[in-house]
Amino acid sequence: MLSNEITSNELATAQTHDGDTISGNISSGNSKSLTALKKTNKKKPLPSVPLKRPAFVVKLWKMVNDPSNDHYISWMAKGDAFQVKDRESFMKYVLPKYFKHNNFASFVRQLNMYGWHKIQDVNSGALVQTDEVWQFENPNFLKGREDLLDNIVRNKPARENEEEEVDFKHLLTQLEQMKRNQMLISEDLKRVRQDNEMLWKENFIARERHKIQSETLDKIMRFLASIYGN
Amino acid sequence: MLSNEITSNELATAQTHDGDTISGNISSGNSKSLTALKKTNKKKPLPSVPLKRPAFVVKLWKMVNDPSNDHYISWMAKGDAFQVKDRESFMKYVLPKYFKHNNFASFVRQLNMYGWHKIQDVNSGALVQTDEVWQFENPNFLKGREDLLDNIVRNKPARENEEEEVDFKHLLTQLEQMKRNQMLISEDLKRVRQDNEMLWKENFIARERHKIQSETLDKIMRFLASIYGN
DNA sequence: GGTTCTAGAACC
DNA sequence: GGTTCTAGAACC
Repeated sequence: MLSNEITSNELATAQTHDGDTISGNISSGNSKSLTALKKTNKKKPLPSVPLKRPAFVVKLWKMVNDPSNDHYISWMAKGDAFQVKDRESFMKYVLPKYFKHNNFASFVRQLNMYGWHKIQDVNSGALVQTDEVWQFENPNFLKGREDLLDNIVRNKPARENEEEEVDFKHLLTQLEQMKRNQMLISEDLKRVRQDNEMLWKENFIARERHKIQSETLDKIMRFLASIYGN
Repeated sequence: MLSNEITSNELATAQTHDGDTISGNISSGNSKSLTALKKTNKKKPLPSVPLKRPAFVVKLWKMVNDPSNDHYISWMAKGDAFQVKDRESFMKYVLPKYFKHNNFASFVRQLNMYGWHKIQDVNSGALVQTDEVWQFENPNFLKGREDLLDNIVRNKPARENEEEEVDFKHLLTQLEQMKRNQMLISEDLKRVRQDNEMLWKENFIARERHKIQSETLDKIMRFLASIYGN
């Protein structure tokens, strides 16, 4: 069925989805968000407006500064850290005065939650430390600098996953979109190819027809020339 | 430049990247691995062959069963858990005999690592427990059942992230590949369309040429007929 | 694999 | 937001 009736209408359908749609969906915007998917390491609390001080921070400040607690907990000489001198007594006599528990681990959990870090024991090499050392420091917890307490905030959960989830869904959406696009393009390509093949064949036929016509004309011209001479 | 010399070679180049490549890259295989990316919840240790017992488990077994430790740590009456009676003394006199430390938190960390769970204090309602209770149980740690120790294994890290990372990189690779593919297909489509347009124009010209030739032939035939009559 | 410090998460 | 139990991760 090599129809030689190829209408311009048929050719038009072959251009339904144009190339811009393709390149538009795989533009630079994507690769940027993709590299952003790499996990960020940690949170970095940027204190902005001085809000209400957390209860724990206030209690700890009072605890460390109260002279009556000096036997159990007190500032280090440099004033940049505090020390729990005898954990057992501290747990028994001090903790309950400020908190709803006497659990040292819970106390440490709160310290970590608000940015304190334990200071490594200098006797770190010894196998078993006979003298327990519990020192904690926080860049915003300095002797005599109550003002700095405003900078101490509770650590937010790191939740790198949430952003990742979002980006992940985004990725999936894009993939689906690209999939659909490839389908459409692929169909276009198929249709254009069919048109193309048909056109090529029609062209071949036209050329053949032209050749035959030309030969006929040639014969006629030669015939006429032989009759009328020149 | 409406060249009427369109060779079959030119048409062949328009079919370089064929449709199979497209559908192949977006086949069902991908969507399967995508759904597999949803996070799995937790690990489930399935003890199989009885391997060498972990040092910690053996040490704890000896510790709890040694009558000389009875004052510090011992089985509960039912034999399904053990109790640390006085944490402070336990830390000082028992822990160093078995481990390289006298840190109760480290001891608890190991317990958790090997599947022990703390038994909730019955006085859980009280605000501050004066009597510390530290009881731990493990389904495979029962009085007189040394054989069960073989079932106690160190908890594997949950690492859902590792697989996710792999799949994630895989995904990115695929996306990049699809991107390149779309580029190539898109170029193909463009080229085929140009060929198509050229062919269409050539066809138009051929048709015009044919028409003129036909008219010429018609005239000649009419001329000849007028001369030779019929 | 053990030890230590810190964080996650559930429950309050 | 506090408290508790458990897990992650780095370092040994």
